[in-house]
Amino acid sequence: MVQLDDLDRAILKLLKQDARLTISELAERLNRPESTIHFRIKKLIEKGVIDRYTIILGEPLKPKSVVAVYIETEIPVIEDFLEKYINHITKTLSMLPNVLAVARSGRNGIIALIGGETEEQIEKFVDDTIRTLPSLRKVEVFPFTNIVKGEDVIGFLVDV
Amino acid sequence: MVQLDDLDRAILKLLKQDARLTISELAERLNRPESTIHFRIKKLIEKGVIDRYTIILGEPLKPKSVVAVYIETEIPVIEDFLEKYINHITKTLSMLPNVLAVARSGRNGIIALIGGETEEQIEKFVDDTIRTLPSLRKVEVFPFTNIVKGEDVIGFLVDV
DNA sequence: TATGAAAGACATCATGT
DNA sequence: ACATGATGTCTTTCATA
Repeated sequence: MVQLDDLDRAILKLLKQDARLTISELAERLNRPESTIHFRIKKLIEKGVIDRYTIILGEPLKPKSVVAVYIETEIPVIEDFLEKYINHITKTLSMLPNVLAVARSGRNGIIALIGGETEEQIEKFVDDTIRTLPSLRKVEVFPFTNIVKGEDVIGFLVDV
Repeated sequence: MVQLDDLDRAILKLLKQDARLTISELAERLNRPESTIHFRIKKLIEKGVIDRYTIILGEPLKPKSVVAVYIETEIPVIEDFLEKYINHITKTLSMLPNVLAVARSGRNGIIALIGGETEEQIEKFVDDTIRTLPSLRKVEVFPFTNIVKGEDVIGFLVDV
């Protein structure tokens, strides 16, 4: 187990907001010496608490419209078919640039996050690429009308 | 409209993988002078293509189990009630630390991403906190059995 | 817009309290 | 955990093409 104190948490919170804050800026805001901040961050990285640094892309590259899609396949008699078929679908979806994220859900379900320029374009994508897949039991589409928490997850996920 | 060339895209791709790459490292990998890389990044930030820099948290802080929940309310006679009620639910959910993301979906739907230590703990949370809400027409739970694309979205969303 | 060079700011490390 | 100083590296700026 990893134990974090208030200082660790304060550093993490600030870096989440802006990972380009310099050690001296962090030191000043948190009223601690630079050497301490440097040491803490080093430890946080070593312990894997900080996994990596990244950038969030902004409006110009973000899809204007996003939906979540739940796909459920029929369950075939031979279990091995199911596994291979689900894997095939997830891999195919993963390669498409407007598919932001893909997860398996249970034994015969898939959830995908899909972005596009308009709702219509996404609907077309769902109709052409997903609903045409054979042996589906269910396709549910949940539009993202307004993201209330975690809004910049889209800029995080979008491909360049 | 923002036009990106190959160099811009290459910089963005590298920074997405590791935002701590120095300008000199980027310059070396892309065979361009440091001043050029510096200039491009400055422009990308000005244009809003790069929104901000952040950290992704690692295993120690990530919930081991994640589900998506779709909530749909009844539609009351008075439209204004619906709006206020939905807003109330989304705001309440947003404040909870194990609720990773919340979005409105259509007029009377909400999608939430929920993390926890075990599936059972999440089930309990859903039963206690969500299913007890009045006037719900539907609550659907989609477990994330295995994330295939966008895996580190969890470490991106998790609260510190 | 791209580049090269120079100046200043910064992270990093060792040592000691 | 904190302080200090030495070192090398990086960012930033500016003049120029």
